[in-house]
Amino acid sequence: MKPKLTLKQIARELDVSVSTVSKALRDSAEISEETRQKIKAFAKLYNYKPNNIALSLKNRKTRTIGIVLPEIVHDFFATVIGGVEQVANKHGYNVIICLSNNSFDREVMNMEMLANGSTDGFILSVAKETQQKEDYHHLEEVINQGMPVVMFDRVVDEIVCDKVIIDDSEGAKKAVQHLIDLNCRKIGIITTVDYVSVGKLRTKGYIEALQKNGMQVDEENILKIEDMERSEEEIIDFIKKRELDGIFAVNEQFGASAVRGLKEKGLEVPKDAVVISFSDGELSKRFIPSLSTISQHGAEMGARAAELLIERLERPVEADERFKTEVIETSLIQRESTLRTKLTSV
Amino acid sequence: MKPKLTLKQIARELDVSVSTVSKALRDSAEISEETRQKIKAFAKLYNYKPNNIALSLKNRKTRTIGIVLPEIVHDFFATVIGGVEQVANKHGYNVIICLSNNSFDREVMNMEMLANGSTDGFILSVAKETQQKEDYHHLEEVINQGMPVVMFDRVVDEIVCDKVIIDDSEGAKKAVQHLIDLNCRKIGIITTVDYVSVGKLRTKGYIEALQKNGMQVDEENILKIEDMERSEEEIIDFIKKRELDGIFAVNEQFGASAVRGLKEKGLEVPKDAVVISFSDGELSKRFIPSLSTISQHGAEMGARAAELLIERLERPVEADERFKTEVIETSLIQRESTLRTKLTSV
DNA sequence: TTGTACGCGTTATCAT
DNA sequence: ATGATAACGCGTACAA
Repeated sequence: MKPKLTLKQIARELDVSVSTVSKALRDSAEISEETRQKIKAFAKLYNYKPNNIALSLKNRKTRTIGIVLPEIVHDFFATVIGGVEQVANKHGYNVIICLSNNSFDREVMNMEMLANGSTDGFILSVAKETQQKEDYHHLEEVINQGMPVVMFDRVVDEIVCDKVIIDDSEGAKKAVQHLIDLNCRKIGIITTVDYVSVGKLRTKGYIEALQKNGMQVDEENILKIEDMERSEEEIIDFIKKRELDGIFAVNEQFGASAVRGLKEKGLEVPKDAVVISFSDGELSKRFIPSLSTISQHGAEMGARAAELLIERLERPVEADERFKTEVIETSLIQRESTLRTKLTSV
Repeated sequence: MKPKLTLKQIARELDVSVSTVSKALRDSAEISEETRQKIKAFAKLYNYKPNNIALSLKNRKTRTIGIVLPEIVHDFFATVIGGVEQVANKHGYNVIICLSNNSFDREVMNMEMLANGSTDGFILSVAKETQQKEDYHHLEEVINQGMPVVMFDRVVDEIVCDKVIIDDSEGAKKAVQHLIDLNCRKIGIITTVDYVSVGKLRTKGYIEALQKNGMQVDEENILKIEDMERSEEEIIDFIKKRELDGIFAVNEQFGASAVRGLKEKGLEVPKDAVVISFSDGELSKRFIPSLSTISQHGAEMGARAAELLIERLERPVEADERFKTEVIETSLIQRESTLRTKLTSV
């Protein structure tokens, strides 16, 4: 077992000073060609790699990005991570991931932990509980310390920082309009409780789409899920009670359960009723019928968030203090769950 | 914007020496009650937190675990991360995640990056390409440097280190036996190419289960998928060509596609044919019919891997050099895709 | 009871 | 052309 090689060891071995070694390895013109070659050869032979921690301490930069997420068993967040990772690596950054599990306390803990020198900045989507409590002191604190933060998806309007979002309300409108165009008359929505920002926005889009088409908004057709664990039963129950010919679900899990509810009710999808959902993941693609979705382009959001963060990190000074909110275009991906001609229904 | 507080600043502010501050904050008895209180009050007021990087450099420990994964848009790996995260946090460790995207080069790069001071040890599942090339020098190197490594799921037999696996072959047998118990006579398997260790083992279990029951192994009933992207078409094609009454898929995506193939062929699941798969994720649960699975208990694997790693990190000396291979029990979760009485078939 | 000195690994600056 | 020194932030052995 050979512990990692340090400059000091090389210096001792080659009988030169530490600074000579450092300079030689960085190709400083100060060092004679001869010694430089000797040192570089030695370093290469024994596979010397500078210690990141020491560099971080010296440079006061870690070249590490912290991602804080509510959950990870969720294709959307997983693809976001992929996007961040890719951009980060391209720029020589590492990625630290922490999960809040939708708990406020864990979010605070994680951010404090990472803020103490582990990361140069944050990319985060806030926990459900945080949005509920509306307590954002930990975010303010981190920003106050001069660490850039980029929020995505579940963002907090009150916090001033870069943001990457999709137009949730617009995406929802697209989805509902799609259902209306298929001649749906009684459209239900399966969404989350209102304190989840994106849930609220999608509900808003749903309502606006109905109104724009001169349709009644019936509160009874709106199901707000609080607990993911028990969502399936709740959804099936809801579907069975209501007489709906079109369902808009705010995520693919809800969409899948909606289809199940419809089937149990004896309705065929897409013939008797159609279903569309947000977040285009593995489930939507492999499901039978495959689910039409509003894609959030998670990888793209992650990539964009990483770019924004790195840009800010590498900006020479804090010259530009304007913060951007980037809106990623959603797209409607039609699959089997809404695949029918207009005439089929009515 | 107030930059982070350091010991030095507190010392200057309170007109004492840095070490006095350090000791006071660590409740050293050397410091008088009075100054200790004064310093602690000040630190608390301005929310002093020691800098992790400096601590890492000093202690030559980062209290960070590096996870290297082939992919993340995959419930199995996502749940593993969850398990690691939980245990790590409990012990005050951070988690850095790097994705290899199944590329050998990226795996090597990531590990080198993390090994240069960013982590104390690794938890990893090797990339497909790495298993194909059978080039493990990067693993050996890291281990040689004295960094503990715990491999899980896709492990490498040639590398000596702690491992957390499931008995893939045994799990596959369980699955196939389940199909046989349902009176299936022509059982097919949808698996991965052989160089993926777990795929190979599951194929082995499939074959052994058939043989144990005195059934013929027909190579034509074995489909080996190379490219995940094109898997769905390949699977449907395979199913249509063969006359199978039971399908064992090595992951839930393949399982879902198998059901689709059967349906397109005009067969009903589970009435005319049954399907069971490995890896119990969101897809299996929400799918229609919900998929019977062999659960790999990802969270448990992750948790166990983290425990093994932390144990080794915190062991006083390198006294115990024996390495463990922990086998997590798989369990068969029966759902709709195999829900029928023995008599239904034949 | 408090302060000084040193070291973790690196680099930048300033001698020699 | 090379080396010594200081500094990044912290903790600790030792000195006062």
